[in-house]
Amino acid sequence: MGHAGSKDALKAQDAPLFALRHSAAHIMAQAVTRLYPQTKLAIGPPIEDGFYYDLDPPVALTEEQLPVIEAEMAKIIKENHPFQQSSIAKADAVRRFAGQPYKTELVQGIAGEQVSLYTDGEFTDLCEGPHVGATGEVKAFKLLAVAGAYWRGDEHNKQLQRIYGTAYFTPEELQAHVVRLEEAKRRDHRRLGKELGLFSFEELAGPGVVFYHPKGARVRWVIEDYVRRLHLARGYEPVATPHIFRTDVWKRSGHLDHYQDYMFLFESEGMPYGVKPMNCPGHILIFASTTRSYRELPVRLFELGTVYRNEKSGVLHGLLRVRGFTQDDAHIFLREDQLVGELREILDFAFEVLRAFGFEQYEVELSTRPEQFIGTVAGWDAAELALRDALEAGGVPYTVRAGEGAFYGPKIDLKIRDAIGRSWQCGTVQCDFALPERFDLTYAGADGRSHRVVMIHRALLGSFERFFGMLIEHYAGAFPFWLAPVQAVVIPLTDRQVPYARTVLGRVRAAGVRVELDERNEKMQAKIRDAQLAKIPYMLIVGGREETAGTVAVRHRKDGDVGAMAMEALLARLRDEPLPAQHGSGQAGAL
RNA sequence: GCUGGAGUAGCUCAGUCGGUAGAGCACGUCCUUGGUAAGGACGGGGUCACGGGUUCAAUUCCCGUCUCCAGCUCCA
Repeated sequence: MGHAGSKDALKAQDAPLFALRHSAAHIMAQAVTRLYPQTKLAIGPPIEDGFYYDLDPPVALTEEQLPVIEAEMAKIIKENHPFQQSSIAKADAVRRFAGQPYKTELVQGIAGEQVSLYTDGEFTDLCEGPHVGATGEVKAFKLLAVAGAYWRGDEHNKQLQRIYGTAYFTPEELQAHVVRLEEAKRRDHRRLGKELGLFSFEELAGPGVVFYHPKGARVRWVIEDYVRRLHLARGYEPVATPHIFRTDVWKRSGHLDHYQDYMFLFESEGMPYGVKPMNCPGHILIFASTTRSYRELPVRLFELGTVYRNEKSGVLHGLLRVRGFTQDDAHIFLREDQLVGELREILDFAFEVLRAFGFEQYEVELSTRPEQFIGTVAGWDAAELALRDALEAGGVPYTVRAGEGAFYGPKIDLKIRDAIGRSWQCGTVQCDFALPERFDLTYAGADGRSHRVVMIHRALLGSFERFFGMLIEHYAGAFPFWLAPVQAVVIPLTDRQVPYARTVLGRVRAAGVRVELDERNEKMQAKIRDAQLAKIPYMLIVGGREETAGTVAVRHRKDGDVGAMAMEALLARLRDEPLPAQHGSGQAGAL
């Protein structure tokens, strides 16, 4: 995970705000230094939503001290020290920062003879700038959190304390930012998952494994149903493979060498096993189980494959990073000359799926050949070109991450942002020249000889868990009609209308709609409120008038009261609700 | 895994400077039979995350563990 916006982009984009936040970072470091003179300073840049400073104070800082630091910052701001740049020789800088090991290290890493310093009042920092004119210009700031961060981002180095804060030109903008953070909190899938009864984690069962409750499982079924249908329509063959394999498989695949830390391993009757962290070996064993002809390629094996990865405890995050998850995973075995066409189809497929779920904005990254690679340069070039072609054919903007491909092949990742702007990898399309070698995957060519296949690994949603989490945040829990766990609720006005309400329920249900009856002894208003909070698209209210007329008073969660309708008109309206499927039967909303 | 913070009813939280706890919502029963976002009364429900230690006594203090939160590292 990580923020896509680079510092340079930010600089160019919003230089004045950059300078303001950078100055705020200096003032914060200055304040901490006043409070704890032995503090050693590292770095303090502006970032997308604010700034931070990494420092190594003589005592551990806690959030309770943030107001104290803020108060000291306010003093420095009031003193209105001008920021003044100066330039000194590196040797002088090293002397100047004696007792500041991180600064010394930074100075020594700078090219050239001179280094740039910025001074405000008694405080001088190694810095290229730019800054605002004087500390008094920082009028709206707030410290947000204290966290740990490794020196130079390396976990083998000492962990420093990082204080996050933010700064804006006006208090109004700062306030707006705080409001945005609160809104994002309301969209948090972990909170909504609980409120809407979608899923839970159970402490007793262990971390990172998801329990889908009935409403969450309904949504999952709808998604599965949709995804399965599309795969069938696009020539994928469904397969199902085991969850545990003897470790011989994992030795052969290389997972035991490269992935062991992430694997759940166990033993039975003296035989070592591993729970699958990936589905590829299972699909490979199916492909390899018989002689393959060039005529049948590409072979596309698809599975909703559940995998388990022993992720480090600290990285787990709601549904977005879990230990057990199910991928919409396929492996395609083909000839190298088929690669281009197949990749184009896969990308087209991936974008279709993202659009169906309302994700119009995503980031696409192409990772190319790394230093260490296997296979032929020609093969890599063909694969990279194929990936580029496919992207450009779709008019998709993408960024290239040069040399970031896997050792076995280049790949495309599709990333979506969550409610607070963190981006998460969902779909991935990877070319693979390695596993076909390791498992000796071949086909009989037209020449009667045996040839090596190429493999594509791809998942479009990525995993149901992560995708579901993103979907919840994307819609803030208000799923579109076709995905809503409960699409309509029948609300009888009094218990005299319950029999009629059951008739309505039966007819709507028979039309394939996920509908429930709320026959609690509550006032209609209370039932409406609960239905609104549950974000149910349709409320079908039946009182004496409707029963007499044989109609239903329809309320929509967004449009409110839309008036009484005859059953036929109601069913027609529900039928007209937009569905995502462009392929196949078009009845993806049905469950 | 690391740094910091937190775990009290199904949920959101209050509280106890050591004497085994409370609110709102939810849930149950009864009353109420209503017209587009909360009708009323009564009631049930907690090994205060778990395990040790100190103490006459631990939800409260100490140690350990687990889980969660923010960030770092990682994400094949």
